[in-house]
Amino acid sequence: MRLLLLDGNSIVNRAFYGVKLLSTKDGRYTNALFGFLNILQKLRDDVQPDGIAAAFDLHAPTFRHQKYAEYKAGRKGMPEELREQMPVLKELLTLLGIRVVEKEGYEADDILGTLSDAAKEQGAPCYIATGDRDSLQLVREGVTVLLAGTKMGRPETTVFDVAAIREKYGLEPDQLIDLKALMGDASDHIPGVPGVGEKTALDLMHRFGSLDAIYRDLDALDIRDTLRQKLRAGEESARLSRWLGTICRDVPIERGMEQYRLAPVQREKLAARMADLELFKLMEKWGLSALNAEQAPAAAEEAAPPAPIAAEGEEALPDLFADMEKTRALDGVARLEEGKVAGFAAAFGGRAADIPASAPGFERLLGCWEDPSVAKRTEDAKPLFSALLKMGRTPQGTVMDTMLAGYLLNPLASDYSLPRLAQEYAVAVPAMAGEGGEAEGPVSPAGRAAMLPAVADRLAAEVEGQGMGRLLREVEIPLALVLADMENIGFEADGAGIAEFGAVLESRIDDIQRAIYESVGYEFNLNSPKQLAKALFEDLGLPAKKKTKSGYSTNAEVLESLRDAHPAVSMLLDYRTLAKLKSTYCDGLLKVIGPDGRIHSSFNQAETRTGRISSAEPNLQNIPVRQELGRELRRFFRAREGWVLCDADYSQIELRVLAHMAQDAVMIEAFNTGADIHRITASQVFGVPEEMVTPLMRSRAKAVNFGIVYGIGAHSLSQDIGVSYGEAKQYIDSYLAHYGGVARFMDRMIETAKECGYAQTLFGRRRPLPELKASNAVTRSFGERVARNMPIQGTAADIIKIAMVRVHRRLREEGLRSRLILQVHDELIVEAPEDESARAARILQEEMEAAADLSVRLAVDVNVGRTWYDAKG
DNA sequence: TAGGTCACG
DNA sequence: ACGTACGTGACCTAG
Repeated sequence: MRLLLLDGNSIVNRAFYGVKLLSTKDGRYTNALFGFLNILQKLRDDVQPDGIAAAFDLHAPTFRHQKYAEYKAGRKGMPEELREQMPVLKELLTLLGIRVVEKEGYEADDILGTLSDAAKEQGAPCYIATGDRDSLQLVREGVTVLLAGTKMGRPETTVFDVAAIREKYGLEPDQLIDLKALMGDASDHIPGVPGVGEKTALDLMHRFGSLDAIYRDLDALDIRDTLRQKLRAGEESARLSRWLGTICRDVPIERGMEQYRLAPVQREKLAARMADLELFKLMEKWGLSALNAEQAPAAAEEAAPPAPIAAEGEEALPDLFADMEKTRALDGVARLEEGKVAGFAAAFGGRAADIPASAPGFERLLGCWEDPSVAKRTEDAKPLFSALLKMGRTPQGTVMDTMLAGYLLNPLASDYSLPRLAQEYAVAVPAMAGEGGEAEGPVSPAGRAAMLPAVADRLAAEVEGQGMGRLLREVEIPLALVLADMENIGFEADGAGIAEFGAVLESRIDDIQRAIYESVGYEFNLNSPKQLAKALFEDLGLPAKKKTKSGYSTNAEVLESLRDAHPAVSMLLDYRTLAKLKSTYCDGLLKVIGPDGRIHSSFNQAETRTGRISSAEPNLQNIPVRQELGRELRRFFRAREGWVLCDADYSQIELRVLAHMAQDAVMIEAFNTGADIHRITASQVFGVPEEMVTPLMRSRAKAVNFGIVYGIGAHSLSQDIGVSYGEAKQYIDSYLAHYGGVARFMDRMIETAKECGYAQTLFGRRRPLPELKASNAVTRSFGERVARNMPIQGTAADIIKIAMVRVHRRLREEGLRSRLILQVHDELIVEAPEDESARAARILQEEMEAAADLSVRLAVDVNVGRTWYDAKG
């Protein structure tokens, strides 16, 4: 009989932290259950056991605590989100026919030790699955440990038998007890020998073999005297550590193997319980039908998966076209190579065919994308749009994009590929014959096409059901075409100018670097925060202000506060500024100027949690502007010869959105009188007439305005503007007293987010907020700040997206050559032929202001210039 | 790969 | 006692 022993606590912890927090519709967490059962499935496949025992710790103190009170002291208990899953897990294991073993006064380890010992006696091969290295001491002939670990971010199991332990440690398994006794284990509060670490401990064990051998005649050992002293002083501690670290093998539990033989699975009860927990994917894997279940809430969705289908090739084209004539619809995914269409895998009538671009008839297939009478559905439209535009083809007709639908449904996910979406939404899809079909591993274009119809149907229904249909159809999908166009067009850059600017920076950097070395007294790597911290806080003795995870912080805030403490500090601040400009902007941008002299950034439409787009390779949304020197870089971003840039930006869009969403009469009035919002706020908060507002008052009010949008806390505000906590609190209180609508709005946002489980924008975009249910107070307050901020930031993002679609459409409709080339969250840039600039500027302003009808005007400023520098007011 | 830092809205 | 404003991406070092 083969026995599999599960270290329940260590596996459930891995499962909990390895699987993102899942919960049922009514808010019961299930991620640890899902993760545990998946791991269990894999172990059963690998080991093929006849019997399984799952060992768990009980909460009660163990025999170890009775002797050594500090044992595992201060260890955090499990978070509530995990704790609530434990009884359910044990229940499921029992329904699966697996014995759950717990014993008061002992840890799971001891149960594993005892059962592996019993298995050995009875000649049963035994496998111990754990995430904890301590169990390695249990390895022997016939007892194997399967250690779950992580390598390069991927879960990986390492098999440890006696030979593997000899190879890795050069020791026998039972010597590992003494090894730990010497080196200790901080996380278990096992002290070991103070001053002896892993290297020394290993060396001692290799040379002398055991703790007893070391202490038998310590004076005679050939070791350094300092080490001898440490060992002598630590003897008692080492012996205690050995006792604590030795896994017990005689826990009073059943030792007969038959006791642990797998019992029959209680299929009906199990199916009912799993359906209740919404673990549909696993049920499908295990062939459990919800129909058998006592309650079957989602039985209809859980039909058996369709049979696998075989991928066809271009010979299927006639059938595909015949089908399209009937349906006026095309489902499929493009195969792109270096931005060019190399093929198209289409799904039709339950079949899937991958058509190479060389096929006769491919032209007609591409033509469908320009045909407004054909409805298209695909996995990710933007790259295909981009390729089509490069070929001079303009996509037309309705398009469904599963990636964008998936993003709207959950902007917190990181993968919106069809296989992942099929899994996430438990959509039964046909696998491609010969392919895995699961989310693991790449799925061929034909395989993905085969999944498309069912996934697209399901997501479309879900998006509509959640009230985001218009957002998807009228904003996100049309925007994909706009972004493809922007990426293709790019932004002209003056490479020679950037290089020259870089050379100037470089020589200044060299000078400063030399001066810093001189001032500090030696040379070191200025880019290394670690070396820099040593220089400043150890060698120069400056006072350290703030700590990071790994040492003392050297960030600009800290350096600024030390400016007068040493001449090197202000030079360092300059160095940092210049080095950033040189490496990120000069060198970085030069690397990405295309052969056409233009920079083609990529705009990611499914990245941010709030609905903003992001820009990468290069990021054109963070080109310097706040400081004059950095701002100079914008002179190298220019319109092509004979053209100009029209730069339009929303004035205070987030505060205007706030005024509208909160329906705050005072703030709405403030915007409608058209004056300076920060000045008005200052006058409100400080209780002085507007004319009496000083620059300091205005700047503090501005910080409060920002802070409110971010979900503010008095502490952070006080940090930001350098006033006491009490004073900051007073500002906020006063602010909320004057803007009562805002105060009520903020409370309402948190309340509704708690009720719904998500925050949402004016246009219905959602962000799930599992943080609001966290047991950890820090996590929970984060959730509350996000609940206040996301509706504002997200609504502003929705508005500018709408504006982009409108501007793009209108420029085309009016037959202009002007084109959108960049978006920076509240700013749009159009490149226009000189003679079109006035019209383009006007279109920008009109369409941006008309993008949403709020209780306050959406004010837009437009400037025109040859370069980005000149066009930025 | 993770952490620190810093550029933007 | 802890950690402290929301959202991004790039570069550098260190293990």
